[in-house]
Amino acid sequence: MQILVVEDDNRISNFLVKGLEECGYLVTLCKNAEDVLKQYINIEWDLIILDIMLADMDGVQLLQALRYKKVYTPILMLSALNSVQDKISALDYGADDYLTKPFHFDELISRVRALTRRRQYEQLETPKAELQFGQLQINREQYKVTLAGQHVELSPREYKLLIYLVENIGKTVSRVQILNAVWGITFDNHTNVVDVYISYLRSKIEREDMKYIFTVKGVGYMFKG
Amino acid sequence: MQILVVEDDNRISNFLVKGLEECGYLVTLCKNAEDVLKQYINIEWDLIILDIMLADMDGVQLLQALRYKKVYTPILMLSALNSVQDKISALDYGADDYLTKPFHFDELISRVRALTRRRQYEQLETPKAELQFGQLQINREQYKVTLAGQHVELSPREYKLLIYLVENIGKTVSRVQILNAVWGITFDNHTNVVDVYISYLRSKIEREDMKYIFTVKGVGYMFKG
DNA sequence: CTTCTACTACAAGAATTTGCATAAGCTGGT
DNA sequence: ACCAGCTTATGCAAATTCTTGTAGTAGAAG
Repeated sequence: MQILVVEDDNRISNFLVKGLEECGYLVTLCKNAEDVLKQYINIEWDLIILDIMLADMDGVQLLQALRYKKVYTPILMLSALNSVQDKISALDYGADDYLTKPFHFDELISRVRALTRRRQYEQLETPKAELQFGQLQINREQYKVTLAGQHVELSPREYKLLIYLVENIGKTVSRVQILNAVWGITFDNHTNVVDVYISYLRSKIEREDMKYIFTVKGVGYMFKG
Repeated sequence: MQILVVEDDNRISNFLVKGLEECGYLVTLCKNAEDVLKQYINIEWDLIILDIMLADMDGVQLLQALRYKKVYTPILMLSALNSVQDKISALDYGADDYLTKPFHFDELISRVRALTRRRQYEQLETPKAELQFGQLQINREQYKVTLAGQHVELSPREYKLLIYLVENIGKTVSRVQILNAVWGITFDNHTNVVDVYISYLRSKIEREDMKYIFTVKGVGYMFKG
């Protein structure tokens, strides 16, 4: 797990690097914004920790620059001030989390874990176009689903629902979450479309002895591989 | 984990309450600012979700009033507008985070998690999804409870009650507190549902030589690990 | 130790809700 | 207008929730 720390204050950077290394992370330190954009931008980091106050460039500017260059690595911003404006612009320009100095190291670690956990997840899911769960095969490149070798014809909505469930494999997702993720933003909860589509999906991808979608009563549904 | 939602638009509040409950939070809904200051201010919430537009009082005013009264509960503001000015005043007056409607439910959940995570830190609670007490195992991600390896089938209400007891492990909780937290009932309406559900729970998760729920006569119940 | 009282446990059944399948209505593209 | 896909509506079985009523129990008072 590789972390890039961008920080020009030696006291803080020492503290960060030492602490993170003790927790088992591989840490690289960079002391100015320019080098980040020149050298470090091409390396695949698992997380970038960015101080909002740098000598040569505003941290938020750097953040903006990174996002502009399509760097989607999780970014955790550090700030000495508890400035409201900073917080807003940091999160607005695509920071994933925000921490105000001084902070407890435990809190930093917990946020680092949270951010890298998500990353692990995405890395696990994204590069694999071909997913397999027992007899069920999903090709995300070709939008093709097969069950025991047989092609399964899914409508766009059914497919989207299946993908959402698979992306959250092992986790219970609520109807409201599904409604949001698969149907888009809506405040309408007097609908049973989710139930109906779960039913459609089950009838298409499940057999008597092959179940993938499990009902969690009172909550929602869960996909198991 | 108890959340107070202050929202007067029924569609949105339904959606919020349902969604949050499905995600395992104990949610209480309040439809106007006055009641918050009168009744709900004395209850210890883990998070308050506050709409910036309320019929009887501006959300920011309510926020100010709460902070003035030394309520330091994390507050997440919701707004229909994407106004920067609103954002700034909300955060200036002590909101901990800000979300613009319409939003993805997943985003709300992630912010709720972030805000309650910090709280957990202060309380030094374990942010673990997998809890274990002797032979009893609770997986909060999968809503799954096992006793000595055996899966225990709990109804939603039973599960919620168990979670509430576990969250207050070692502390005696009164029937009124339980009623309030698990049933969302803020008044005593002479019901013995709590007793009944305690009984249900005991029959499902306890054995002759494995007790978890202890009766504190005249007061309530206590969970011991 | 016995009695009394307030409290607690739990069984049984009524009322309600939920999940699911099916059917029927709707919509946008061709 | 047709069709596929999407959404809403409806009915039903099963699960869940909640009330009622009774038996049981702990602990104080005598």
